[in-house]
Amino acid sequence: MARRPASQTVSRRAILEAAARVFHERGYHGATMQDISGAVGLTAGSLYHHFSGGKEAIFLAVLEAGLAQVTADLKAIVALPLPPDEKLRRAICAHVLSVTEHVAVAALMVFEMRTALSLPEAPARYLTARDAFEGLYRQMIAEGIAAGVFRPVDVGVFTRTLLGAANWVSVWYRPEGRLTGVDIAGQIADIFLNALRAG
Amino acid sequence: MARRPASQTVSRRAILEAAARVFHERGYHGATMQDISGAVGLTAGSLYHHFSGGKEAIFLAVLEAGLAQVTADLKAIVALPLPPDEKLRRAICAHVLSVTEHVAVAALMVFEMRTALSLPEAPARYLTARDAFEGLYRQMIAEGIAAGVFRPVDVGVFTRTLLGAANWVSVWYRPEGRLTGVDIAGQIADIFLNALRAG
DNA sequence: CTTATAATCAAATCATTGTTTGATTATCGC
DNA sequence: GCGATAATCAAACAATGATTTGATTATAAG
Repeated sequence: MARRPASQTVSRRAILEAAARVFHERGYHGATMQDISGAVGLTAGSLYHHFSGGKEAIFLAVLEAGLAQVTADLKAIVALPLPPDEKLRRAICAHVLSVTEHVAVAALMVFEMRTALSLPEAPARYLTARDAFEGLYRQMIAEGIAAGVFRPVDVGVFTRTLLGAANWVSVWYRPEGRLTGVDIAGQIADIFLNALRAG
Repeated sequence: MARRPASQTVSRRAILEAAARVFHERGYHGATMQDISGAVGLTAGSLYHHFSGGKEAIFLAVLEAGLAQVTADLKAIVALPLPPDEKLRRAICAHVLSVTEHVAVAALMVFEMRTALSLPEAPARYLTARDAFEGLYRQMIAEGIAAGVFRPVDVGVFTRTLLGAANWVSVWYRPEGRLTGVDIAGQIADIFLNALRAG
């Protein structure tokens, strides 16, 4: 057997999507190249045609894509000229929504962050990006406190509490469940804005 | 080489502690028997003397211990005759504190839950225990709402938001950091009680 | 059409790693 | 002290799984 008809060949893109699912289900070490290749109807060896760097390269490519996805929106929102509470609300909604819309990748960035960082090829880029992400939230919260719109809280603890809650959505969200991503995003935003109400 | 002097033999207990650390750092699949045995100064084969069930048995034993640790306190608190807000505050504090005091195990129960459940020997016990745990929180929150002490929120979303935040502490807490476990626990409790304030 | 290239496969390779085995020695109860 | 047992090791074993290789065929370009 050899090259398939054009209609049946698989794209780099398709491989990354399948890989995200597989890595999500089994974890990086738990996922085999066969799992991934099988998910797109290839043999393990064929993956090397698309990603000569092998398993590690595929994994990093998945994360790379996810990272871009998630940070893009947030940066735009932070730059907006809005009152702190409105800005934070939008940020949280966008963040949570993005998690519900890309559960597999979002979960990977949470659960396999450690793995990613311990990989030989792991670019410090990930750490930097994560810190930058957290920094954006810190900034919004600090601004709100300074403006007297938010009650004074420990910015570090609050930010991480918020991030933990948002990330955790990737664990329990079910597309077929009672609540839509928008519902969930709105409610989580409510919770944290309420938590910051002064007085 | 063979049996070491009594002072140098390792206990089952020590193995479990080392294993928790190693599993935490590398993940279940990423951790090798050598990693674990090395951490207590044994060879891989020697572990089978203490745990004939091998890697899987060690992993489950670690989780088992953790599960007991964490649930014990919470149950006691829920049974206490206290006003809903006070009860919830204590529960959150106890929970977060327990996370900071057993980071490795806490993180394992979070990050390797999926692995645990996919293991052949995985007792449904874990799912049950986790649901029971979540149930206790749900109950406290529902009671508070019914009593008019808490504003009405979606109990499901709120509970998971809270759990996510608390679990996440295992990711960022550093014993040598600026804040003690007690500090963090108190602040997180504040955040969520504030979020529930009526009016 | 012809030919170069892209996409694939089957099978071999090679390393890693969980597990087993048999030997060796300290310790403990008698 | 002596034998039984516990704790350990080194080395062998077996399985798994990532990666490589060489062959095979569809497609696209000329």
